Amino acid sequence: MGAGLRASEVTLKQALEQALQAALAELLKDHPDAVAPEVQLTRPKMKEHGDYAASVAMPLARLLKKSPQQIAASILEVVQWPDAVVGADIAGPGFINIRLRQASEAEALKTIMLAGESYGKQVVLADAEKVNLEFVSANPTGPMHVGHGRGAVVGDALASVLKAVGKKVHREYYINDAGVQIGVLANSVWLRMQELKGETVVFPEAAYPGEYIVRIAREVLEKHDYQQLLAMEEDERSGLIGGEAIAANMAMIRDDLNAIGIHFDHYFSEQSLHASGRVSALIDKLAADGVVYNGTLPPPKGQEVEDYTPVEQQLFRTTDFGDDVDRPLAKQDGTPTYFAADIAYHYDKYLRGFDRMIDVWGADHGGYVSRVQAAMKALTGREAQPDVLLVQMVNLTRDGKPVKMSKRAGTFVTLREVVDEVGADAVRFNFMTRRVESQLDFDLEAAKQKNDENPVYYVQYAYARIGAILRKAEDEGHAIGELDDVDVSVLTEHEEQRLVAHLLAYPEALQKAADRLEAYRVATFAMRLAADFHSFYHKHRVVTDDVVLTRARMLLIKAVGQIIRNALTVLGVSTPERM
RNA sequence: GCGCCUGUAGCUCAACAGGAUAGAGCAACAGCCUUCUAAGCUGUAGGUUGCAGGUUCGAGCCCUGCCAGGCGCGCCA
Repeated sequence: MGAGLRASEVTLKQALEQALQAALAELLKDHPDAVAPEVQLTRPKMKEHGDYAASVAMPLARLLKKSPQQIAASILEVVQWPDAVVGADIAGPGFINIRLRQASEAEALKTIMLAGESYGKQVVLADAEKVNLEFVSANPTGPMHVGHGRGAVVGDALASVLKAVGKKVHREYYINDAGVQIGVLANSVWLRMQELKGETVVFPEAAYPGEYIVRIAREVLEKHDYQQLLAMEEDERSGLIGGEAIAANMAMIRDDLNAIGIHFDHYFSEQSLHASGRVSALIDKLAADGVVYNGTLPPPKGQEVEDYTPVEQQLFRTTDFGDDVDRPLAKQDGTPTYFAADIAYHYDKYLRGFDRMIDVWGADHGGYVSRVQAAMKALTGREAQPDVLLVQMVNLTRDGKPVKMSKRAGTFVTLREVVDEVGADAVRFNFMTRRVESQLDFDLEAAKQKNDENPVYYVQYAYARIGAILRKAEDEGHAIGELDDVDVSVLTEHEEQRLVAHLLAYPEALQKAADRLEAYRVATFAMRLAADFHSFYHKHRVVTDDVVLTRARMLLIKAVGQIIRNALTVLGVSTPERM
């Protein structure tokens, strides 16, 4: 702040905060050891408490050995307010309530319109922080389910939020195309192929049962000669079919992601890590660093493991870096564990020059966080990296009754089914209205209905309604015209000032969402703004005989529409002009 | 047993880094369309913020201990 900004870029709120900060410095000059608390103005909930409120006097009470009211009074004696302030008084336990000249903030509507879709956003500078945001990363063994969808939507919106505040964001999908699951996948397809060829086959419990497996089997049969496959060594055949199945599943996953408007910068293959030797190289590096040893882990606590046999393994001393127990890098058969590949993957991100990593995982991977962070600390020295967002479960219901889902049993509802039925906007917005820490109830029947159960329509309706009003106004010959000529001082109604205040809070809301990795804040912001607009709409008319007022209100609602659009765009939700 | 997450109105969730009288939607009840989109608005009712302590000017938020639910806890991913 400060030096580089032109005067016009300092918001009124910032000017007020600076005035108070200066007053505090003046007040505290006799206390060289005292640190002045940072002034952060808030919007009081009740209008009797003014337009802005500051609580700075309270925390100083102890230090100055005076009552907060006395301190607030001292602040008010020395503070030099900007012109827009018409009064300030002390209330409650020591709040300073600031009252502004009516409509004094409305000039900012012009700033909003000039900035347009970039209002609230920051420019991405050349030296901006480079963020790698990994999300979805659903196994390529079948379609994505609804839980994946939540992670997908949250990750994608967070990426947009971070980009909006000036980060360089890289969206990445980690394909777990290695490991025993791929063998199971290949075998499942192979069994279906044999079945399609008229063989009688027995499907083991471990095989994937879904209909998509049959489809893949059919495709593989079209591309490859059955007799040749039959003649192959099992490993070779499994590798070939597995490759085909992964490709088919990833094509399906990409298509499904596309259906909710999610696009990745990079799909990163786990197999490529193994093939290029990066996993074994990483293990060598760890060994050279002296954090690997051969040892035996204690049996797991709290769950019955009947056939537990202690086995000596190659272990990573993650306990030196904050983990609970040391973690195996190699399985009994000598192949690397998933963990080994995963830290090779995260280390690869580091080597690619990312300043920060953020992973969006399902809550069932919660126990995995400490070991990956420990590994990254050992490898890079960075603390608490990656940042991990654990997205809690989606409880899927149909007419209020839980839908039991199992990939094994083939009874899961795919994300695609839900998107096709409900629509991408409704899915995205619904998944964004809650904090990731909360479990999410999602009812298929309720979500299918286009009624007020879907908050997305509430916000979109406000936008469409604004469009209708502006069209009507223009039909009747009104126009906003030159911004400089619009007299916004007539916007003195309570609902109008509320809307202005709300719009001005958008950049901060966006910044806070980014700082706290909480994209849902943008959704709740949009809902509250829409609510304020609907209230305004029912109390006041935009198109009136008063030309000056009509112009000002047109500008007001156009700015509201702009911010609703900006917010929904960040969330990946559309803004239809008519509904 | 241990770790992480959660517990707020009948239901689903908010509460802006500890601030003033805890707010919305749904469900219930009562109103509002000859006037810019009723997918909307206004009002009524609904609360010991799981329980018990603690920290301080002030706690839904921080600390401790319980209670309840979810997720996880060797060589699956």
